[in-house]
Amino acid sequence: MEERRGLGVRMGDIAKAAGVSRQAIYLHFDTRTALMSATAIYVDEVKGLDVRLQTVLAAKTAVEALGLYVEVWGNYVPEIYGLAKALLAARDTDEAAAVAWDERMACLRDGCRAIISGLAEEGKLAPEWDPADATEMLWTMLSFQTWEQLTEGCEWSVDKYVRWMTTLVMRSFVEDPAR
Amino acid sequence: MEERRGLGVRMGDIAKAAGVSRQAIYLHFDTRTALMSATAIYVDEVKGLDVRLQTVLAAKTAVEALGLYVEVWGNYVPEIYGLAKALLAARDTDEAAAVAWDERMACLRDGCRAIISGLAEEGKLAPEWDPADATEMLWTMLSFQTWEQLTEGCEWSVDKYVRWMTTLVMRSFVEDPAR
DNA sequence: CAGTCAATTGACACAGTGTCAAGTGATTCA
DNA sequence: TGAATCACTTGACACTGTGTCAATTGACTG
Repeated sequence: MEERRGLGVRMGDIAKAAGVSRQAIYLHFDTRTALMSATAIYVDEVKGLDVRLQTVLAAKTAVEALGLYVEVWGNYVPEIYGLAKALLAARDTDEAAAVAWDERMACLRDGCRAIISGLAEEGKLAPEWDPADATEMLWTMLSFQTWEQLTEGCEWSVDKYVRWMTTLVMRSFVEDPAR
Repeated sequence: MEERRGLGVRMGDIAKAAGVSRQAIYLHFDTRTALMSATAIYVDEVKGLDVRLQTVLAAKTAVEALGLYVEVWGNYVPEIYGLAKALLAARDTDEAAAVAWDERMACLRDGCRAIISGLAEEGKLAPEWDPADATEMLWTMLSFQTWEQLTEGCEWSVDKYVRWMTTLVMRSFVEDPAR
């Protein structure tokens, strides 16, 4: 998946790479989507995204947490790009893939909610925003699709992504940040 | 395409809807992608996106133009959603679809560039930003994918999208806007 | 009346997913 | 020792959707 950037990976290719027959896969996973979904759960667990994001939320201030959050997420995406891309492609036409995708993205959303709440509590949330709407907007800013558009579409490096995305969210959500 | 939100529309379905045989379509368009690409060009022309966006750029100030731009674009997307979705889905696996998509998005990018330039000239561009990078970031904020994530994923109305997207880009790119 | 042209019909090749049935070889258990 | 079990293999096949091909039709044109 990572080698092929998530596209054009057939069941036969996966079987070959795993050194088993194509049918052997179907003995363990009902469908291609079930395999991807299980793999996504496994990968997130192994890579420990939850832990990484949790760690960030423990920062002294919500503003600091926000900056670290963008950095951690921006650097995490390349590690899962191929699988994420494949799952996202399947999402449109496959209900199970949609569910798997939404579940994967839920922890990101939770982190966004925590940060926005933190900002609000510290009186740092820009006054225009309602916390619920700000959460959804921040979550959208940090979506895989936005990451992809900037890095693939605009050919930005991850560092550049982190730098400008941080600038964007700081200006958007933080009232009078330490500039 | 609009009825089905761009998904699960087969050549046979299109033929039936057009009241011709499936093969008749292939007499006019080489591939499914060629048909979608031609349709996209036709639709943009008929709907006059270019004109709408141009009109907006004539606003008195760049800040005003930015607000109108978000409004025009946000309200335009629902008119082309299905076709855009279909073209986007084909983009991953079809080079011709990728080209068609990129061409469609170019005019949006041009508008973003004009607005950011305008802001810079008026001394209103937030000092953190470089104009080229700000253009790409604004273009990404206004991408179809972001629109979709907010309206489908977060179930925002178009009005809500316009409202909060305006808030976001004003805070992000405009230095000291008339708040 | 012949030629042309757009379209129709129906068959087919191809790719990829998922199913099915029969067979194999190693391990386990009585 | 021999039967049962288990994970896996092999090869065939159904199904869907795209794109191709050949033969045919029917209307308009000169």
